[in-house]
Amino acid sequence: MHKLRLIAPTCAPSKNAHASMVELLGCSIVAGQYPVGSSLPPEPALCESFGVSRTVVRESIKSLVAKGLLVTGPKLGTRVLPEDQWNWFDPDVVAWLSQKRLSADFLRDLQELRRIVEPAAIRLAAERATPEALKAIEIAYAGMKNAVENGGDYVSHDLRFHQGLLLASGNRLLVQMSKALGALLRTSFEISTAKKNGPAQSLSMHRDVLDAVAAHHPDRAEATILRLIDGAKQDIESVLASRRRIPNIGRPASHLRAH
Amino acid sequence: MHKLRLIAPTCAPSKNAHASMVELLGCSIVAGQYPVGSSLPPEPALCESFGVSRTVVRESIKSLVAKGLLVTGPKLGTRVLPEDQWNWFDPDVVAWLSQKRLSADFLRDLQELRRIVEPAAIRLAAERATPEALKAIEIAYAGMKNAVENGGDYVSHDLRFHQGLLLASGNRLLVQMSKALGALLRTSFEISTAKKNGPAQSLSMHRDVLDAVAAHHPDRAEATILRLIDGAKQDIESVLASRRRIPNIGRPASHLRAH
DNA sequence: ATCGTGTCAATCGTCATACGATAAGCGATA
DNA sequence: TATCGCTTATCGTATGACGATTGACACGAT
Repeated sequence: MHKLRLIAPTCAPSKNAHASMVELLGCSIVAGQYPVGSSLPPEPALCESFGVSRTVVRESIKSLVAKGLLVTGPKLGTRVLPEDQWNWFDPDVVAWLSQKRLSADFLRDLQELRRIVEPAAIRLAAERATPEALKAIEIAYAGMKNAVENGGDYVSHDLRFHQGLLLASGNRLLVQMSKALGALLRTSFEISTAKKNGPAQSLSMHRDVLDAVAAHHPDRAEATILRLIDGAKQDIESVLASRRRIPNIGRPASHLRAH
Repeated sequence: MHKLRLIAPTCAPSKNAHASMVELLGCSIVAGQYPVGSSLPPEPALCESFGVSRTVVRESIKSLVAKGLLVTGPKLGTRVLPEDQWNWFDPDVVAWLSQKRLSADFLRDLQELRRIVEPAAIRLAAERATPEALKAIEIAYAGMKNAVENGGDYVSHDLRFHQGLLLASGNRLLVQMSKALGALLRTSFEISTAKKNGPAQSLSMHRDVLDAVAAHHPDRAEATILRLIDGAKQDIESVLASRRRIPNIGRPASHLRAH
């Protein structure tokens, strides 16, 4: 009887064998454990090393194929596709990506995308935001404020704040994008708020953004969010500059379970 | 003896049973043939109706689960998830989406996204474009010009032109986005160039865009692409206005499903 | 009559085995 | 040296069986 061990390097196990294996393989591939262009071990080997049946192995691989990480073929094996073929807007892929240390280049790209999309989205939000959408953002803001004053999870509320703004833009594609990139943004926020007093300083700007949107002032909202984003950019760059050689910036709960 | 029929409504069959089934099921789901929240037939039923083994059925379903279209569970069945859970930036999902008639709402969202992303991307491209990237865009332009003068596939070259611009921006996330949305943009282009002389008119603007990027003039490039996009918007709206009754795509499921 | 509780059964999840299909690599041949 | 065909590793598909989960329903208690 097999007793699937499936102890991921840094990934949380899931309920069923399939989900666990997708998670583990996905993490490993994204982390570069299987070099791009190389082949994974043949199916029987994976079966044995994971202690699961071929069914599970194959269905897991199919899931990763669907996300653009792999191709399969007879005699071809199961090969890792080049990174530009991956579905970088797939929530799972993004989550796996976020678990490894993000490269400075990548953070720059993400920052650039934010600076393009968010200001425009804010303008739309300021024009269209419904009371309910504003309410949701207000709640997120309250959470941020509480986290600053009483301690707590600032980043989660921060993320909810920004996703609330995107939601308020009324554009489904923008909403989808913010959902897909959620995990990445979270990581980005974690880095940008790593500076002491970072949250406290950004809190008032968030207030200003929310007020401008609620008052239906697109210009003011846009100008404010730009200040906010550029501030985050500075923070990220300084953090990046300071971590010359320090490994592991990984997920939340950075203490505990290490090694 | 099964002899998989797999004749998709509008979808091209593929080489192997798995790919065919994913394609067919994906199309059907996106087209609303299985209402959101309802269950697909149980696996054995699907096996029989498609004439394939349970292996193929299950692996196909897993692929669609990976794209956010379905959830499965014991006694739960295989249910269609609400649309906002789909991976709208998955190339396959987008392709299936593009095969059915796009709703006016959706085209508006797409147009809005283009108007946000492309001008900003053009600015970056004008600053960073490498000679090779410019070359690729130049080739795409030549294809467009040839299509106008001698007849041919204008839209494909148009698409390549715009994706070339995104590529020249040097931002991997923007590139990914343009790849993911490729099929949608194509459909959009097909609509916006449906007007007579549409291509001929937009051709010169494309020339201007390319020149401005090559000359490293972000402002001029941005202004020109905005004229181009807004022109396309006008075209789309007029086409949309001329087709009065649009059989829905996005929101409510107006028809009951019988099987 | 309403509500909680437990059994039942539909359906997916997983395992095991067998064979067919494909194409990469290599050796034989001209 | 280049081409062709064969071998074989590996995935693709089919089949059958059993375990696991959970929604639904019947039943009894209050």
